[in-house]
Amino acid sequence: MHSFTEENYLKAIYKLQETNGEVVATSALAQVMGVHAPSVTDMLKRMSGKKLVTYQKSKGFKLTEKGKQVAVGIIRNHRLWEVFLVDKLGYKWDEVHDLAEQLEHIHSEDLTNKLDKFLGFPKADPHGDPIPDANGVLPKSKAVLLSTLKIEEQGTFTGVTDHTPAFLNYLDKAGISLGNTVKVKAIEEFDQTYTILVNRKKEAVISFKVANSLLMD
Amino acid sequence: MHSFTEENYLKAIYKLQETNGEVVATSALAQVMGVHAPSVTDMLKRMSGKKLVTYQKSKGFKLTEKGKQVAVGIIRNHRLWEVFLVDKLGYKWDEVHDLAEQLEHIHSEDLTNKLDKFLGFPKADPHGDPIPDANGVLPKSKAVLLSTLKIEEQGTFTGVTDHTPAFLNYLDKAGISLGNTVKVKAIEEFDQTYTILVNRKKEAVISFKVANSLLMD
DNA sequence: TACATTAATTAGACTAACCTAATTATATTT
DNA sequence: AAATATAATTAGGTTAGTCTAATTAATGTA
Repeated sequence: MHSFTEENYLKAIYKLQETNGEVVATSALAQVMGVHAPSVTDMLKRMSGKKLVTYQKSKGFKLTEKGKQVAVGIIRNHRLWEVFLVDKLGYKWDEVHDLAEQLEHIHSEDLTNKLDKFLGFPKADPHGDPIPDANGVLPKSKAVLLSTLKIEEQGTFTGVTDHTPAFLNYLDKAGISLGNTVKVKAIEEFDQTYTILVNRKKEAVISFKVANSLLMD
Repeated sequence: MHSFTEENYLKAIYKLQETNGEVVATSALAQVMGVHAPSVTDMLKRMSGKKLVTYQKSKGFKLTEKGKQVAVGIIRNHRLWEVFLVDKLGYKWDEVHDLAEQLEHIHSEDLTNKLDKFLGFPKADPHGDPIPDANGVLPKSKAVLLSTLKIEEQGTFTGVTDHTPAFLNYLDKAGISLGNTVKVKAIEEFDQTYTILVNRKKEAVISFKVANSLLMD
């Protein structure tokens, strides 16, 4: 089995590869892991010994197929537990991340699959992030940022790119929830403020920063 | 926060104190923890520094009030998760121990309490072991071993003292379940084999070893 | 291309939790 | 009470994961 630390490295590398391209830098990983660079070098050597990453000194590194599988498994756990916490225990979507960070490291494929079934095989977690299936297949979403839409275009709000409680709370306050229909009514040229129509009823004004963190199908 | 290892030591010490009296020996703890004696001495020094145990060299040791509270908290977690696994996910009572050993270390009082509520505030886990309440109060049961009952005496089967899957499986096969009424029909003098009547219907013959592992109210 | 800046690695140390081998303390037996 | 057996501790070592300080490699710019 892998240690929690290893698993957290794998998850972090996976996410960095997803957003910043195939090859990851020591410093980038150090930053997201909250450790100093030499610790990363050290850890990578061990992990490359276990064939979880390919690593050649000073050239960056990336996950092996094996490493990727472990990472996706953890992401599956994480997102299923988030659904459990929200749907079954009544947590709010901005409260579940830290708990899921603990629960994701429970080692049992069988438990994961039973949990999946208990939850009704959900497709996405409470933030709209897709849940990998039991084979580690993660559906590639074709969602786009609200900030790429033009005036009079519309879509369904299906995810966020900013998962901070502060942002999620803001959305709650603004009355914008997953599944809502959103139509762009106007874009202020000066500062790219968006005026949107939520669910064909409420009008709302949101900053570019917000529009740039909402995913639309 | 405490490490998983510390928590496991605390739990083990708690259980040893419960069964073998107030003061615990290094060797006993080493045995249940599956480590060698010097590791225990080592760990105890650290834990006594944190005021989790009182320790004076070569004299044995016991939990402080603080240590006891942590231990009971973990037992509460463990037993609640066991109920979850059996009641909600469909696990059998002989399958849940190892998973609960992982889940018990999730650190969140709030999660524990929400889980408790979700499960309907159960009083006991799937093996009949009582669940401490949110204040760490563990109801003192007055259950007795079936092996202490005389002929024609009866009671309700409410717990086991042997938690091994082998034993639990045996009970399943023998058709003896928690909550059943059990009456002693005969005790063979030669080898203390018990003939019992389960739920006023089925008769069964059980060894002394079995009779000595069943708790009756 | 040489120089400066930034990024990565090596060297050497620390802590928690473990180990084995050697030693000391306690308990038991004669 | 002395001798023996058992239990506990100390001494010294290991590994995973971290650190700081020093060094080397890669990158960007004059």
